Amino acid sequence: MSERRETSAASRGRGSAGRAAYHHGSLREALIDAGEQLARSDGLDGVTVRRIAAACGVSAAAVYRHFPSGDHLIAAVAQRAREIMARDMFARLDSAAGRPPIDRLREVGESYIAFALAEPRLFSLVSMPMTTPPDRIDDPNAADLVRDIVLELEPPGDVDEVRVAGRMMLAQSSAHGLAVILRDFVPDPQAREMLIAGVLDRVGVGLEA
Amino acid sequence: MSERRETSAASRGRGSAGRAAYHHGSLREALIDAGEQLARSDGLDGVTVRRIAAACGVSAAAVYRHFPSGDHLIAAVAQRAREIMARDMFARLDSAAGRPPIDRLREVGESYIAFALAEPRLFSLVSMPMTTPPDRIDDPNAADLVRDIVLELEPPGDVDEVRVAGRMMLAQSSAHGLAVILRDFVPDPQAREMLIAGVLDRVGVGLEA
DNA sequence: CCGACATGTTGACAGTGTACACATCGATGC
DNA sequence: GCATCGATGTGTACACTGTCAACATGTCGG
Repeated sequence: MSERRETSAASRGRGSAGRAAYHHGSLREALIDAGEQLARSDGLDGVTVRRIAAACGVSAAAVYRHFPSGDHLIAAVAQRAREIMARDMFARLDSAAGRPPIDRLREVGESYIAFALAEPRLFSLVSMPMTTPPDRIDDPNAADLVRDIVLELEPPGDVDEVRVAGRMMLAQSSAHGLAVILRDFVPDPQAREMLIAGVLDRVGVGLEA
Repeated sequence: MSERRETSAASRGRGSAGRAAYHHGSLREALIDAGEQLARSDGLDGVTVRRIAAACGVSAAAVYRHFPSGDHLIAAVAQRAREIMARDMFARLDSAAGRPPIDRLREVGESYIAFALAEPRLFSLVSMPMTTPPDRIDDPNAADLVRDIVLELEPPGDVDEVRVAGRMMLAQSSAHGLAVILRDFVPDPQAREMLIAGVLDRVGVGLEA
């Protein structure tokens, strides 16, 4: 019990802004923060309503004041993970501005795979089947990003939606599949490098066809 | 309770061989059967140790006489699902015997996607991260099947393992990604058809490059 | 026949999500 | 300034989950 208080105090001390009273401030955000941290350290199994609540020094039932169900909380954490990934993508794209679309798509793919291999536990949330739709669609989104670049591959004034969708799926699913297989079955970094290059080369060819 | 017995009796009546006393026969297989059925009807959430045991009219603890953990049981059910999928693949390949490797790879991809869309709940087991390795590797396996065909694409006497792995990943991950996206986001059968054709065309180009 | 061994049962424990009744605290109307 | 009310957090309970240890049963080999 005293240890419960301890945890609470520790969480309280964590805030970035010096002012925010934390508990009666924004629990919702704090829950997502805790969930992200828990996902980083313990993986998907660690991301549970009771654990997240405890990490915030709060009872499990308190969660339901901010999320209709535990799945929604987990979905929010997953959304957070996707945003983190998207940030790296945008950073890379800034450095690749002006290069041809294919090169930029490759940059996005490399970012996706790099994230999956660097933060495998967080990544397991990213690739989770989204059981509940995200509350806010307007956040930086990898799919939209890919779509924008793919659109540049279309002949001007003649956008074929099926062709666009096909290219998007080829790009996304190959990156995802490659990331998963590398994470699970290819430990050697050098082998990973070669496989990434090989597959992305091939995807590039398929995309331009 | 009486209903428990009822369930047990129902399961008992299910046996194919007229002789087998069932309970003191092969519970292990019966558990996997029940798991498959449960997966078909209730999806991943329905596949649980206690439910499977109950469906066999048996206590939950009995499971642990045949599997070291519940995850192993679920893994066995997943393996069963993969075998079912592989059967369709082999059937299709028989019909496509003699055609060029690319065509046969496409046949495999179409089988994978068709299965995912026809039995989405069972498919959710197939694509599950395998937490425990399968007991028997010698069963008909989609990965090996793909590998065999991909090998035919290699120039004779010059098999480049990296190239082979790259082609395999491109084939597998694009099929998987496409299946998942179609299942979750594209309800219209006609749109599905078009997207499948479009993506597989593109993958074919990438594979031959 | 009888003991040993494989198999199944019972009951328990810890942990999970979730709902309901209650407490508390802050803002807001009078 | 005080009371009231709504938002937020607590405590407790229920139905579920996987898993284990102790016990029962039934089948087969010596």
